[in-house]
Amino acid sequence: MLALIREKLDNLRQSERRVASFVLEKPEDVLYLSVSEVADRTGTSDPTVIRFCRALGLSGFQEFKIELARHLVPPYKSIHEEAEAGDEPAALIRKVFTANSQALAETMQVLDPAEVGRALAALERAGRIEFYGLGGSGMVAQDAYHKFFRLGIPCTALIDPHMQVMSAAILKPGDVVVAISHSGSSKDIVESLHVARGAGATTIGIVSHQACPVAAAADIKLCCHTREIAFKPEPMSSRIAQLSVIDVLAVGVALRRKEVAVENLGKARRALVQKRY
Amino acid sequence: MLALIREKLDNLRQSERRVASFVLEKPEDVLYLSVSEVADRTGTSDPTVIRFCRALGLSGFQEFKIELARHLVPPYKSIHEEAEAGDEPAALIRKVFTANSQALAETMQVLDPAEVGRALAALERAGRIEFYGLGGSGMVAQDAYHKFFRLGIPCTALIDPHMQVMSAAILKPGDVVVAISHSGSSKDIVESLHVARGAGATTIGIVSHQACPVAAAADIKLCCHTREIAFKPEPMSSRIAQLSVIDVLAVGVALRRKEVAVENLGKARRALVQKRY
DNA sequence: CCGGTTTGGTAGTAATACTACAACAGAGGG
DNA sequence: CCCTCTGTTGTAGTATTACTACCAAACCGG
Repeated sequence: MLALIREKLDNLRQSERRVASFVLEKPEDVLYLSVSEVADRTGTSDPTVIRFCRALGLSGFQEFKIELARHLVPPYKSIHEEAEAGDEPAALIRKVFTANSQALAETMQVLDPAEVGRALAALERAGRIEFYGLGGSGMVAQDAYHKFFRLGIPCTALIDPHMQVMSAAILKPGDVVVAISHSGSSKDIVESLHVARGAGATTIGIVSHQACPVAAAADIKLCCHTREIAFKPEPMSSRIAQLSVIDVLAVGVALRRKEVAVENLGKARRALVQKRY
Repeated sequence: MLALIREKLDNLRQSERRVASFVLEKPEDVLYLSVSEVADRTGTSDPTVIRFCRALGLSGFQEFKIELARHLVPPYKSIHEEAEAGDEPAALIRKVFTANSQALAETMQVLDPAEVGRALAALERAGRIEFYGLGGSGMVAQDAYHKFFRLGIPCTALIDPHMQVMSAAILKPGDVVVAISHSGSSKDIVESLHVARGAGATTIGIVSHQACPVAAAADIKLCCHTREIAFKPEPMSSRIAQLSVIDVLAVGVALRRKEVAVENLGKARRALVQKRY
């Protein structure tokens, strides 16, 4: 939609173009404004706004607002609802799921494709991959291990800080460490990353804030963004976001090593058959 | 959005409910209809439609249309996009995240609030909770353990089928087992559930298909729905969905045991302080 | 300098969303 | 059984809002 406006920008008259750039600047605002309000803010008049909508091939302002709303990413406006003590199960489900869904949407926005590209390049060529995490992030590390070992790359997950630092010490250049930390300020993880770098390994940090010690200690930083809802015992949405980042990496590497991946996935699946009905 | 309507359905007056069901049936149509047209089609009147919008917490019909439009998935976006070999990192991110996001949306639709209610009731009163999972689902079980032990209920995660079946045998009435299985047909899990039931424990199954041996063996069935994208080494989206289901349960129980939960969460956080910068 | 064309705004109209209020139905008490 | 009271629903009216007809500049070639 916004792309469509940008595309037609050249064919518009001067005043319409002012409307267009306003829409491109604050698309969210436009949804809750009336024709005349938009006209005011752009220093134009009502009919100009209408003509702008027509120029896009729509019937009028109403239709324009609807179309715009449809193509804008939903999560922005949707208010951050807190789960409360007397919530019905249905309300609870909705609130938790939308919070998690929003975390995904926001992370998708924040995640830097260039950094992901660098991470994929390092992982693809890695001689060995180690995943480090503590506490809740330990689960994510193990999940990553589960996903990567099928791709034919020697790897492991370490969830004990002593093991992490010892293992980091014996890594070689070309090896990769992926450290997961929600808080981004775990002393143990930072220490292990320093040791790993000292050994010549490439370090990747999956964190929730751009500026944090773990990110600073990593060569490649993958950042998730989340706002947690109250009464979640601990970071939940961020875990979902981190897992999705791992998913991206796993799928990315799988695609770049397609033959090996397909073969190993098949082997793993066949091995499981006898465990099922 | 539609979930919100469904949730509030019971609190609505009869005529408003007619409007609600029309919206649920043809949400796309509503976007291009006026108040009176909606009133006509539902056999009600203008103010009723407005009142319906107000009941949802919105200011009026206009805002309702905008919100609805925002939350309705744009037609082209809902297509299930496969990640392909030559995808740029940006495309990869978008595809994996939207697939996961869709899994959440679909699970939110499918998940039965009544069953969740029953699960919460059982968990809240549980003398002891055990989480069982194997392979990838083992991560989910451990994650659940991480979230529940802070709530002041004795619990553990078991990811070894021998430990599971032995532990299940010594459970007591009032204890709860939560079994996570993506395939839903793991022999080991089904066996453990039978043993747990035999011991008098309440069994909850978190699965991806309604009709599967694990669901059949559980007292309470929580169902996630997912369509996996190709080249994901293994069920990824379903893991996200299962984790979210666990989140719902954890938040639900935390809210019902607010005092204990708040106290323990505080203790746990303070204990972590010295591990951070 | 002047018609014709393009562009932008004013004022008016039709529609739409919204509101005040009255009619009605059903529950509960005399 | 009637009567009141509460809550629900529709009617009629009002105020916005979107949209249109029309007119006034600005622009441009002849």
